[in-house]
Amino acid sequence: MSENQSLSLNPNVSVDCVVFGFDLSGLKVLLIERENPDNTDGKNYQLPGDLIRNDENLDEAAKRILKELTALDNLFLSQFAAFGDPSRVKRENDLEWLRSVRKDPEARVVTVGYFSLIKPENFKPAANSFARKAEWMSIDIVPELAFDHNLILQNGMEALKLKMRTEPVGFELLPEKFTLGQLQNLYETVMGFEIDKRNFRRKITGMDFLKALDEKQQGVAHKPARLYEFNQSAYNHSFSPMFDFQ
Amino acid sequence: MSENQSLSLNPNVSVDCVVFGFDLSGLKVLLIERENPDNTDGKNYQLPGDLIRNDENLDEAAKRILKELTALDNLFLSQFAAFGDPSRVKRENDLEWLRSVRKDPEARVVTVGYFSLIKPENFKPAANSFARKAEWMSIDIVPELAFDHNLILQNGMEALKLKMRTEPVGFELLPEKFTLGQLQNLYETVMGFEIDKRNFRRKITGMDFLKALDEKQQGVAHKPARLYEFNQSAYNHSFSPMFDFQ
DNA sequence: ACAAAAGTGTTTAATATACACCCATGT
DNA sequence: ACATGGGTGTATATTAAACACTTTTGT
Repeated sequence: MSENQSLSLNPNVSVDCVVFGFDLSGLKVLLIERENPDNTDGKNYQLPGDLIRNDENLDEAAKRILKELTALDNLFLSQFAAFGDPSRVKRENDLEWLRSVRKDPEARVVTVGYFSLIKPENFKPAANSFARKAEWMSIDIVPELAFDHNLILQNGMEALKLKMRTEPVGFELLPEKFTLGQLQNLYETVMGFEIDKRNFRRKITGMDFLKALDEKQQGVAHKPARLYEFNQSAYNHSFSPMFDFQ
Repeated sequence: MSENQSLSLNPNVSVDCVVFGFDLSGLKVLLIERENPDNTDGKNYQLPGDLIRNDENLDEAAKRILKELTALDNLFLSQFAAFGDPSRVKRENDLEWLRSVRKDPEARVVTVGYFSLIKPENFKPAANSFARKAEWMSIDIVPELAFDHNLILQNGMEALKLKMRTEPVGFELLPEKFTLGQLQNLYETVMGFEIDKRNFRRKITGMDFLKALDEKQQGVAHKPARLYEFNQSAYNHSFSPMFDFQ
């Protein structure tokens, strides 16, 4: 191997990103619509990902992939697992796709899974034409994906749940200013169970990193809710389940 | 790439194992003593690890590495992170060592970290001459290790703590039959703080997977303690911090 | 007799849970 | 006026925490 290998893609290691978004209609994941080589069946989706470059580390690879896709920097990013089954590629159309984009399409690839959180206000796929065709897909109607991406997504989802129980990362999925209702809604959606409104508010407002603003919602057909901000600096890291409802 | 690649080691992906053990003198990690090519300084340690084979998945690679080292099957094993800094190899003696054992010593390697738990009764390095020189090292006197292995060890340690707070895996570090005192000792050691004896016993015995035996310690210079067994089948998986003391 | 760890309950504090009505806004 | 989500407090149950003495064995 030589110096100029460092400028190339490593044939054996990739990074795949499970990018979560959240809005009124629920939890979303960002999928890439792949051109189906044989065009036999309908749309063909995969997680955004790429081989790593030999001069970047894994986090940098994930950031690069996300930047190319969304043009955003400084997204929340967390590595959750590596996937290395030799038969990760077993469908014929996956293999065909690899042949169309990879220098070494038969190479065995181990992939490292990251999940990322995006504020919906910051990325609307339709408005971004420079990227590959990206699409927000509701988490509960995700179809069969390429390779082992359904497995990666499932693991990413578990990682998100765990993270949200132990660290205040949910804010990364909400607008800069949000209501307690939106925050509760997010937790209920991700965790998959309902939370008592009064208990939720008591617990969450008791945490120092939530900053109440002197501002209210506007233009809603009900009593306007107070807006809050996440105060990163007030948060002191310490593992203990912070959001353990139920 | 061709068919016979599948019989070979993948040059770019390895697995490293943080193998924990526990006895009277505390928490241990299993280190490999590497022959120091330039013999300038003292002993040179690294975590057990190897490039993966192209026909095995990551778990299988970890199992193979552990089997070669300990001759044991069915060890507890948990993947915790991937490490892919391009400058993982930055010391000259690490590079020399790679040149002496690797087909492609300059290749960029991403490694996947696993931690494993061994009952001390099951593995005594001195008694195993077939393996590379392995040594139990007390966790708090681990010297500077090869590559980024100190980082991997540190991350493995955090992963163990997290696991022990949420699942009953501590039993994998204790003899088949153990006392509540040993169990508490283990938790105190790993977690790094003291636990009230009565509260600990109340909580732990309230869990269904702990089976009290009609048997006592023998030959101890104090009141002999009752022995317990871990009853795997009685344990129903459900994440919520099971061992959250302090 | 002494040393060493085992074993055992109660009180208090903190936290979690369950629960229902009025409020402010847009249509 | 009605529909919608916002906002609020209290009582009870559960869980966590603090705390000290007696027991059994080997030396």
